[in-house]
Amino acid sequence: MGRSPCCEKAHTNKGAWTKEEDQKLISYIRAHGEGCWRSLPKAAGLFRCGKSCRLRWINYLRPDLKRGNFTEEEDELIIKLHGLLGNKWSLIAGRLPGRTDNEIKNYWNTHIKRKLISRGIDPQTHRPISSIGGATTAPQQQVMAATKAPPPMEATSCEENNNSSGGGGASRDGDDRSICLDLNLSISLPCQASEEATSAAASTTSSCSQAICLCCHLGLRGSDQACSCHQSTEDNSQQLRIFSDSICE
DNA sequence: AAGCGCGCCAACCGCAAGTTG
DNA sequence: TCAACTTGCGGTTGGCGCGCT
Repeated sequence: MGRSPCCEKAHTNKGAWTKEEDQKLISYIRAHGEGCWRSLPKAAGLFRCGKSCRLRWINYLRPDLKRGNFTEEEDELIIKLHGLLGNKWSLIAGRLPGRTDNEIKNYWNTHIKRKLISRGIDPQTHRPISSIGGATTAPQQQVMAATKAPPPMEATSCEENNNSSGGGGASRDGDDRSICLDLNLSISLPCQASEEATSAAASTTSSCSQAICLCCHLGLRGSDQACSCHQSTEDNSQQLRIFSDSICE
């Protein structure tokens, strides 16, 4: 299917955005709202591709972005979510208010991979490195191997916990696999793991019995037409708490 | 002080999914 | 039903800054 280029490359700027361009984009979106990215550059007087405008807005200019370092809680939550979802950065970002998929992806590649490797955990499969062979290989080799590995699709985010108590409901291996292969099914992970991961956000969470709809679970909460559950979507900390419930579930 | 290597991150690219006529 | 178009996503790249020699 012949696809037209998203923009006329001859008349578009590339590279870093200038303050003037940022200002134009911000003021245009303030006045007209997001959307119609293809026509936005022309309307806003920008010599940029629509995709580039969208990316700039989402990753850098959006007012609700949380700048600055990731907290330890965010780190752990990203690790857990990656264990569940794989490289679904947009879904992961949906559970981290104020963070973008690009930011999380970069952070994963630069920090968390290394962190997991130093813990002896394969960052792609979330399994102990020793169990996938080559336990004594150099960290860089592990990174390279991890980037080529297939998506995890296993609920091994609780690997550390499995090593000890095994936590709540889910049994090992076979059951874990089915859990993550089909996210339409109820998610069942040990409460202990998620409580550790989201201790700050979930500090008030004691019950793991609450059922969560798929919309909520995949970050679609707030989409009224898609989600029938009645929980508020306003409060970010509540979102984290609800999600921690869901992964407890 | 200069050169070099490395890490970080903003931005680009290509593809897939979704939408429209 | 299907082609054209738009939007969104994930992988990758390249430039910049910083630390080390």
